[in-house]
Amino acid sequence: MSTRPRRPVKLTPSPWLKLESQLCFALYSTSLALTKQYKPLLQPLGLTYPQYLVLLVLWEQDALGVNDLGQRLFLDSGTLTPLLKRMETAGLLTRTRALDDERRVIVNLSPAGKALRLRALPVPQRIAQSTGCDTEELMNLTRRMQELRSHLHEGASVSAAAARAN
Amino acid sequence: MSTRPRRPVKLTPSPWLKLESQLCFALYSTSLALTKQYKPLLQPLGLTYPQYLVLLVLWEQDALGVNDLGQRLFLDSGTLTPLLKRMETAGLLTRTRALDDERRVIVNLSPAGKALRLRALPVPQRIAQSTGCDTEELMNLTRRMQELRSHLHEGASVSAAAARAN
DNA sequence: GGTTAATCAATTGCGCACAATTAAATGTCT
DNA sequence: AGACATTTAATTGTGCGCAATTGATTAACC
Repeated sequence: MSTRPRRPVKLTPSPWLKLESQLCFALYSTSLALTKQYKPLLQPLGLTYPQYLVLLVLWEQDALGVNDLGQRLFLDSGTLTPLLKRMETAGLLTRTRALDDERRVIVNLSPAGKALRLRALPVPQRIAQSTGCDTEELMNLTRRMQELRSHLHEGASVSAAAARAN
Repeated sequence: MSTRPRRPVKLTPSPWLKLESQLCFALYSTSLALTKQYKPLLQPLGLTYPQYLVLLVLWEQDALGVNDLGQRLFLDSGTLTPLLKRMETAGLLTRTRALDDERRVIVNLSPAGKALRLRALPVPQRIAQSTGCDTEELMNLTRRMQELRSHLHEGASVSAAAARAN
């Protein structure tokens, strides 16, 4: 039962390399498409989607450090620092060094940043509507994504710990 | 049955604004986490994830125009042109004007680009492994994402057509 | 045939993401 | 107290993603 040496195949048929069948591409392209749905809703508020995410966090809990924000959003200071500076310039928040620990920078919502919450209230429902999914499916998909994300971060931190141990 | 004027609520409790419960954030952060998983696998090949996607398409069908690539990847020329130039510089492909229609630019794999396919073969299975999902769940999630993506693009094209009709 | 419209890639400008590095402040040892 | 490690935000540089525009080519129309 050996493979036939003549009439050699030019291409190893690998269904794994098919773009269509890949979860990661589906996730990647769907995430981009979903972010685009936010644009017409956030543009009138002068927000980008990542900036909107920062506000979602701060509306839940104000006066967080850059690191606290980063842990909730899975972003680092390289992304957040310039983003927060733009939002500070826009008058949505303030960035002040913590008195007790001058390494930390505390982000506080300005009155304008707090006021924006009201205008952002209808956004989530309009997005949910544009997905065409019912509430149950939305919750279901969200939970699966969170589980997958946890699993990926878990694996990443394991290999990071392994690298740290030389 | 009027709302009570005294003891006013400071914050309208809106569960919709909770970051944790939002599908879009789950999708966004999980997509970023998943792309990060590719990095150690693609770095030895000298590829970024979007560049890898371009190769996935060209390995299936070579000699595509920029637009054809864009339709399959849901990206436009503003993203693809500089990306393809980098890949051309890296010697993975060539970009030549079509003879019969000089507006079109045809992308062809170079021998090096074709050869890279072999080294990329183990990538999808290693990624699938790092998700911790079994094959059935992977296919299930992929299909759901594709449906959601279709629905979003559909809605977008409808509103674009409405805008075009003034 | 000549004008107008449509198509296509490229360009410009902006805002993320992120790896890698830097610099300052704080903690932790002895 | 002083040397060293850790924590924290900022900085630098690269590569997307995308809206908007440009310029060139082709198609469509009368």
